[in-house]
Amino acid sequence: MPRELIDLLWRDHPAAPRGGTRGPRSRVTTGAVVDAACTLADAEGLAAVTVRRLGEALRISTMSVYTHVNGRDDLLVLMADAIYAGMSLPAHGNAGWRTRVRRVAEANLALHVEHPWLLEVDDERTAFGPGTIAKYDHELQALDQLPLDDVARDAALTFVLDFVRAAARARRRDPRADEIAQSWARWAGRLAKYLGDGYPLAQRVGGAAGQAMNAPLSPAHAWEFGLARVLDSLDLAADRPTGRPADRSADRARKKPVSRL
Amino acid sequence: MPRELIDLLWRDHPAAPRGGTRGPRSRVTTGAVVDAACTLADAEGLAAVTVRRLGEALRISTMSVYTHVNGRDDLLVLMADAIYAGMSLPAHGNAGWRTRVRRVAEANLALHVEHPWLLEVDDERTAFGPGTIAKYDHELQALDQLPLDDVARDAALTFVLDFVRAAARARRRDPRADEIAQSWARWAGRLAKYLGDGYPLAQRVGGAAGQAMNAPLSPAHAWEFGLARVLDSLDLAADRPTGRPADRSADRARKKPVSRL
DNA sequence: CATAACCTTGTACGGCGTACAACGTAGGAT
DNA sequence: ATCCTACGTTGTACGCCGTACAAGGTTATG
Repeated sequence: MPRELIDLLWRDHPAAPRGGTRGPRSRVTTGAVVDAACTLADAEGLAAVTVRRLGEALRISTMSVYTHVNGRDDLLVLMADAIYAGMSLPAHGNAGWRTRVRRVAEANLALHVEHPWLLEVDDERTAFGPGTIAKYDHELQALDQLPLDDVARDAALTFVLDFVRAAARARRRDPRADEIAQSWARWAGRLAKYLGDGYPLAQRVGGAAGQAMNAPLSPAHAWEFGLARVLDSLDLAADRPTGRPADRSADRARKKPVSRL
Repeated sequence: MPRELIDLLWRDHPAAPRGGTRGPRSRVTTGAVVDAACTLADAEGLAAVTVRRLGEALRISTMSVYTHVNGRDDLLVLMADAIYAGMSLPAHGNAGWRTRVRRVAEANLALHVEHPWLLEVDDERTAFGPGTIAKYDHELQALDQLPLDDVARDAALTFVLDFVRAAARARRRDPRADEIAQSWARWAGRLAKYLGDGYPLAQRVGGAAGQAMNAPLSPAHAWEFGLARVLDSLDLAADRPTGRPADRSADRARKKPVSRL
């Protein structure tokens, strides 16, 4: 399989190199391989996406998978781009930027809830895929009305999407949750002994029983809190066209975000 | 090795169960195992931390590692907590909250730059470790002066630290960078063909040659932009003492009953 | 019809985490 | 002083993983 990742990503584009017509047709398309991998990942997590299991799901020998994909790393990139390509990118219409950004954030959260394994795919080359680029273009448009230069606009979008990723990570249900809960039942007493009177602030603010401390007490609340912070802060950034922090404290009360939603 | 993770995490605490005195002393301490693992991870990445290589580094048989650690999963938790425990947590003194939060953010960024593998350790049980709890307590204090209730304070800290994690992830140098650069040299022309006149916004704002598109054009700029946004937005949150967005009251009543530690 | 290009497949290699059992070693009980 | 028992150490082995490689089958092209 000599086709390069860039060509695999753009395999549906008219200019993409079609394979020669010689030899038998492959019994499965590259797209089908990627789709099957995504289905597998949705159902059982990314760890279940092994070349062997993928071949099994496709009724194909293990090594035949390599006819369509150069290796597992490339497969993950194709999977991620396929998911992005599948997003609906509704026109922003005449909605204000606040609404636009909120919708972008909510769409991305939904995406990560539906495909939690996306959080584990961390390959820069995903950025070259058609789905990823279309998504990027669409989401940049959400910031059209903000007076940000290109670099700041990119930074702003990164800021929003990184927040969403973190929120999605906090929200996702750990498949080992039951097991951890059992451990916690055994550990609670001992941890209390260890802590004693120390770290009172952490103990007061920190975890409810059975819940990890650094997991937000309520993911839903953390989402609302964080999203409100993100939107408010972009409001302020709009006051400073370069996107750079101004000397604050002076003009703090001067301006507050007014355009709610 | 029947000692549970919670006891391993707190192994230096006076109340921690000491192993019986029978039998030969182990030739290596648990702390040494964890330290060696961290050194290995710093030098060659988390993937290099295998039980076999760890034993080799400690001049111990592979299986002897399991004398000190129940498995690789537990080891990662111990590693992360050890790094957190090693952070210096300087008193906040009489610095304002903005300075405090900035220092917290910078300290965490430095931590992730020094130990990039921390980003790959994602185990809720880390939260039960002494280093993690001490860090949590210290960082909560940075928000002392802000009029946030406990839940909002936790959300605010999560908000800050999640931003830092994302920035650190963007900043870290991909070990395959050279390889990707080579690919890019081969791909640039083809990608231009595929893109054509499409996605003009993405093409203008997006990547400079050889750079992944969703990587911030300048990590340094993204850091300053984001940190300024975070600080500004906390300023606004302080104006609304509950830390809750003013206008969306719908689904907020659902707050979990918490039994504090 | 021969050839070259292509797909498919089985085998095999070197890695991984770790279960298990055999063995050695030292303190506590007698 | 001796036995017992708890514990540390170790080698082997199992079932996974990704994938290199080569042999064989299948098809359009010369």
